[in-house]
Amino acid sequence: MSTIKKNPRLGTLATPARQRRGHGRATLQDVAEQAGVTAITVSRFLRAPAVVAPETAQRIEAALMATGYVPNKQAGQLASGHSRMVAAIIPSIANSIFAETVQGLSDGLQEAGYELLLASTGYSREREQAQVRAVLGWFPSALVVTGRHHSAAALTLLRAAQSAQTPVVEIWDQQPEELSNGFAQVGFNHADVGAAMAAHLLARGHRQLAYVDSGVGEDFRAHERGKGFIMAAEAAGVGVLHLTAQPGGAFDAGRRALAGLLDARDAKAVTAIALANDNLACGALLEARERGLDVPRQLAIMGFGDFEIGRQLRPALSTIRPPRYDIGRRAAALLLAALEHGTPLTAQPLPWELLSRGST
Amino acid sequence: MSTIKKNPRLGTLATPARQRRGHGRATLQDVAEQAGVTAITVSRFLRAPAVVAPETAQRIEAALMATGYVPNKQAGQLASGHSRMVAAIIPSIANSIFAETVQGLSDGLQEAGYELLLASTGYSREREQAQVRAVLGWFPSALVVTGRHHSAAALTLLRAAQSAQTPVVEIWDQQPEELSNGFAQVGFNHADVGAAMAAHLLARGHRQLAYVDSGVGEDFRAHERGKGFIMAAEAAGVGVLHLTAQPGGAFDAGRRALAGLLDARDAKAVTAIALANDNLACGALLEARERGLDVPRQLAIMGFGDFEIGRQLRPALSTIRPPRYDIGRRAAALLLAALEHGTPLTAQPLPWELLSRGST
DNA sequence: CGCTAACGTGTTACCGCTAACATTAAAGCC
DNA sequence: GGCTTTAATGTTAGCGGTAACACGTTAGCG
Repeated sequence: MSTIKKNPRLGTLATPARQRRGHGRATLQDVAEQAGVTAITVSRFLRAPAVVAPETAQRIEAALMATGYVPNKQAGQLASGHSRMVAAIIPSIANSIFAETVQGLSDGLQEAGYELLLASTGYSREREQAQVRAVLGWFPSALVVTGRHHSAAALTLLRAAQSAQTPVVEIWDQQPEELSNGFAQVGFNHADVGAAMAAHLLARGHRQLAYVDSGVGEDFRAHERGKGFIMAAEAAGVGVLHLTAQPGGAFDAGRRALAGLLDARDAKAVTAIALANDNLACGALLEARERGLDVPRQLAIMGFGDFEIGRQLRPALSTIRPPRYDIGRRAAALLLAALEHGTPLTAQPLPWELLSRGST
Repeated sequence: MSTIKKNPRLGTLATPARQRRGHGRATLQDVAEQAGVTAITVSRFLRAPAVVAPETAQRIEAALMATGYVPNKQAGQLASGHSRMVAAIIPSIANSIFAETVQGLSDGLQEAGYELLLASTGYSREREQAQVRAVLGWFPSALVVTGRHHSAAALTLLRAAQSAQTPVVEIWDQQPEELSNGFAQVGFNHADVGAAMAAHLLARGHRQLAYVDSGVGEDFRAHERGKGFIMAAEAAGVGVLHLTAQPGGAFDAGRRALAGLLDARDAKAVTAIALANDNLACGALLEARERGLDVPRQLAIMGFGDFEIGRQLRPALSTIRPPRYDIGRRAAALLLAALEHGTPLTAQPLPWELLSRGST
């Protein structure tokens, strides 16, 4: 009557009562057996090759090649508590303005061996909330969200994450301390940008302005630029016609917005128009040219974003160049400093630039 | 002398010798205690609410709210072997052509409760290999890669994944069985597209053609379109000047390519030019117009991709409309069918369309 | 009324990996 | 030579879930 000692791994004779098999992929255990060591030694070798003896290292290396081992990150994170993964939530992957930010993030993180988990919200607060939940389930090392407007539930989740040592940064915005959510912000103030756009047009002598928002969901930042624009203009005693573009392709929307403006009788006097982004503005610019308008003499047009197409049209589009790539890069740097060295998160105001080209 | 039974969870009196704490976030255990049940019941409730008693369900629900529980997906996957996550590897996130494909994938997967892990390669085979390794570490339910050209090592990894029940599909390409890697392909044949572009220009009477590749990394698909273009033209006894655009912004590259073409003495006779994508083509179109060329009479221009900007310029750009969104959507559907119902993976040839507009 | 089936919940044993502590052997030291 | 360091590796106990099986109730049945 030999008592079978609890030894699951070596239970070669008795078929185990419970069945549960892996995916057929090599585990640390397999590699270790082949190298004649235990799992922990292989684990150490993978994380810090220098700590194992050179001879052992060689055997392990051979075993790794032979088995085609790929570490299971779920297991690693679960055991260590570190995911080395950063989640970013942006309004739209397709929007080129964020694409570069994502690239910056990705570049910065990759250099430090972190990975990027990306989620998009389609400019919807509800979807943002769902995405925050979803990515938190992966226990990211840090979280990047766009802007400072979140649903109450999302905010609660984000604050909880921050309390649980998961740094959170908001990108593409910058507000004074008292207006922020308490997360570090990497970006710039959109009302300031709007004001600068208005100032630019006013300085060129325009006294009848229009501002066109994109019709896309809840783009709070475009909205704030509009508010800044309107306030600055009104402070100078100048009225602003505020329009919202129809949804659809951005170029078409810009075209239609301008068409609507020109056809409306109360808009006859408008001599300068600012649009929420360069795609809209290019649409307006193309429409204006096709209607035979002299840009900028009869109508000045200005965009936001500095998309390449605006540079290519004639006249070239005046616009704002936001630090698209830098926002991502700086956010990455900030988070990495916090994660690796415990540096406290601080606000990172980033500069933008007003590019005055042919269209104004 | 009460022997302390091995009961780590209830070790309230004796401080455990080993220290190891969670992240401060609520676990299933916490929720269960609060609801007066065990962890497995909460787990069941989360996955299939109907199996627990209504009364218990209520208590669990309350406990979930109170604790702000967010399930740990690493742990869940580790235990169950299912990640409900699909990894996609594409050349570039910023490239609008893939952005829509990603959107399609994302939409399709989201509906079925799957998440998307995205990685980009910058059109580099080496980076693709690294990314394949990296994402395999997350044990995705399925893998989506772009095109059929992979490094040998990447191919080995992909085949191993496929053998280990992780479906792999290649998107944006379509080849006969014998030329494929044995993965299901969702896309279309690029040589065919190139041939169709040539046929279109030949039908319009052009007898001196040029094809401009983008200078971006290893864009095999653009290259294959070029080959198809050239072969079709040569089959009709027509020569093709093959150029490679300088790297840089795509519009500028298109401009410079056209400028170079016009300035070269052996190109004087070229009457039609096809470019690897619409951005290049728009650059060329803008340059042609600025130089006072009559498009399409003096020079016909054609692109690929059907980007919105091409539709907006005058003359509007003739182009190929690839099933950008559908590729993602179909890939998602294919994978989901395989994952959920075991449907075998099959090739999904998708149609494209030649849009003849003003520029040809 | 005893037996079985269905239902709801609990127990146990892992998934694959790593932190913390333990152990062993060789090296260094006075 | 006995003792402490140091280097290299091993042992144990989890991380937070879920699969498989077990079990106690209640319901259904002839």
